[in-house]
Amino acid sequence: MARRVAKPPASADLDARKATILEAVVTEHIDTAQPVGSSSVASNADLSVSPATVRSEMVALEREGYLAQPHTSAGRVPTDKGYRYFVDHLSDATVGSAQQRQVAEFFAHVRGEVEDVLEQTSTLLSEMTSYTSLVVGAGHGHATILSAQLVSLDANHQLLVTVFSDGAVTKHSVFTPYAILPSDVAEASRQINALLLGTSLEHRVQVPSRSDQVASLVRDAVATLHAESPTVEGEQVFIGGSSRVAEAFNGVETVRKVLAILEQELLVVSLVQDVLESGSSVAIGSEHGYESLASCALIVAPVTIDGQRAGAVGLLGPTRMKYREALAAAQLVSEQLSRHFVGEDERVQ
Amino acid sequence: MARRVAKPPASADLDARKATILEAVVTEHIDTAQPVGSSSVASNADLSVSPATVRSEMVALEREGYLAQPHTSAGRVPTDKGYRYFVDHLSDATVGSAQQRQVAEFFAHVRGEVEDVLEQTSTLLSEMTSYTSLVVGAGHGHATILSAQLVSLDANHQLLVTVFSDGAVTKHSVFTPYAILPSDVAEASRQINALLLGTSLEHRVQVPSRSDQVASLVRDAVATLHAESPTVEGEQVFIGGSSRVAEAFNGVETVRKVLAILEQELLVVSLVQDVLESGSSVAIGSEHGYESLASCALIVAPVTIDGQRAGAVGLLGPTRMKYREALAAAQLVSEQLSRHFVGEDERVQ
DNA sequence: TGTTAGCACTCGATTCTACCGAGTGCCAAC
DNA sequence: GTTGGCACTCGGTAGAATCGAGTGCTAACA
Repeated sequence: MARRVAKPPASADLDARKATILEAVVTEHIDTAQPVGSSSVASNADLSVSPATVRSEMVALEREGYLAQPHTSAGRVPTDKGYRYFVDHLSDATVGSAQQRQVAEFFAHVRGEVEDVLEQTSTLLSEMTSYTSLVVGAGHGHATILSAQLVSLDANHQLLVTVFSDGAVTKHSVFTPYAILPSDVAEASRQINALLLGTSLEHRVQVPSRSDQVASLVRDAVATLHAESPTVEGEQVFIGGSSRVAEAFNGVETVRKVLAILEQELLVVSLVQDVLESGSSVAIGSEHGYESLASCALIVAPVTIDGQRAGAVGLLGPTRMKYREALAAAQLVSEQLSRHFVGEDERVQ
Repeated sequence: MARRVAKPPASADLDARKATILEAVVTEHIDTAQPVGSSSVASNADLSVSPATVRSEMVALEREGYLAQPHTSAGRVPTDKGYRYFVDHLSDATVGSAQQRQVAEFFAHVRGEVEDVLEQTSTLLSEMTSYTSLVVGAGHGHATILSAQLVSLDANHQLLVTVFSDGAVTKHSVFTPYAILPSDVAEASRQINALLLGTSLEHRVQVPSRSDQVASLVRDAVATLHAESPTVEGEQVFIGGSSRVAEAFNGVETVRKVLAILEQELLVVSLVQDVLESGSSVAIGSEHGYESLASCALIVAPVTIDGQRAGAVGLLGPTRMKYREALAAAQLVSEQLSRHFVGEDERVQ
């Protein structure tokens, strides 16, 4: 349950009353999407002071960068810094029991390969929260190879099928300009398997350099496999509820920009990775470097298997998103997902 | 080059002048997104008649359902029927030479597995046209099995890796509540391979029902494989430029609906399939049954390998999309894609 | 009979004005 | 330090006036 973030960038704590006021402003603005005035803060938040007092505090909060005024004579709106303070001082929340049941139900009944589970999880998360969800599956860079077989499609096309210890399967076609005998393919397959068994993509094997046809096929096949970048490749992203983007923002242009980001898988992976590595579980507004996501907040939660980071789940919403609920949902789902993969045995039958 | 559609639903041909006027209205409205008035038609289209004459023709066109008036004293806007007529009488166009080079360039340099090629093709199509693209890869229901291997992840988890004649590879995990000896897995793998070799998912094999551990593992594995629906499974959809949806429509709600449709892969597959089977290459407005896509037009072009339908490419845009260019682009790309897969040998090396 | 010019009319879009009211900033009093 | 009072600001809304693109109709013309 250690979700707390290690990142408040030296934002000196506010005194209790300022904090209460800030929280009230953030909460109400998240709710209404409107600037919040001093009087509604004074009446809603349980501080028994007059609007005038609230006002003077708000001036201070604005000076310190937590609030902003769209224009004179409008209420206040939280800045990114304001949201940051709010999130950093959020009391931990748990998701409602109905949703807990929904998640339990889901994980009790999902079947299928890892990819299917992740895909469906992304849909689950998005439906729970009404935000766009990101589910990132780990790459298989450090998984060891359990099997590598060459299968002949025709005399010129072989397919290298590799099975990794984490259950991932990859295929790579290998083309030979000359026709190859089935027996030679079989022999190459044996050699490749012997060569690669137990290795990982991170630690590449040396291929003996003989010059017969079989050897050159072996070389080609292994080279093709190794051509994959071990870090990025195999990291899969599943995006759930991308249509939610259209609900979250009212400017069509903003929607377009956000969707454009989501289209680039690599970018999404590194975005999630960055936030994860920053030690925080939330990136607000411009905290992640992406201009186009300036009006977004991103929540992430790591998925771990045996203490190893094995992926992550994320939620993308507007900066005025419902942090408490979204954090709780991401937290719960990532935990359950982690548990799902280690505990698979017990539950299946 | 046989793109012409077999579908004009008994829309009696318009006389030459009406046709010219309709075309002018459609063209201008596609360009400007504004209602088109009689005077601009009279001056732009090369029919030497006065606006008054055009007006009376427009009244007729409206009565016949080709045009509509947003309100009295506004110009005319094409109806779905109007677009349909326009598309059905479109002179074939070819894409600009710059784009032709772009496509040739692309197909000369793409490398990688089928999936990668399709994915990149979807990006290409979307960038060429500024519309959202759909690329559907065929399922492997009728491909024969070239190899089926059982790989042991651990004593309780086996992975059935199946290679199909079309180069597709699937994996299915098989769980056994009891620990299985590596030698038994190997034996089961042999049996499975022997059993499935040369079969397809459409024609399922009978599994002998002995009751030892190996036999039951074989049974489980084959059952898991056969559990896939042969028709739908394996049909992959690649969507390129989904952010273009946000450009194409100005209502946020429309954008949301369209995105929601695109999220459902199965739905997209059957949508494309339906249009393809209707014999037409364009579905406009409500012609495809989907309420949420009422303001969309969908262009499809089949991808064939050896005369067999092997997939399709599509473009999704607003009903006022640039049909000529989009049709030409889809046409060109689908042809090149078809050629790419049969001609792969010659080009590599 | 088909075409055209002329003209009154319609109706959305734009602009302007007035005005309301939520909310502020400031100040004097408590 | 807190509060009530008060003048002030300024976005939003409503109504009126205006503009103009475009229509439908009619009467005249070829």
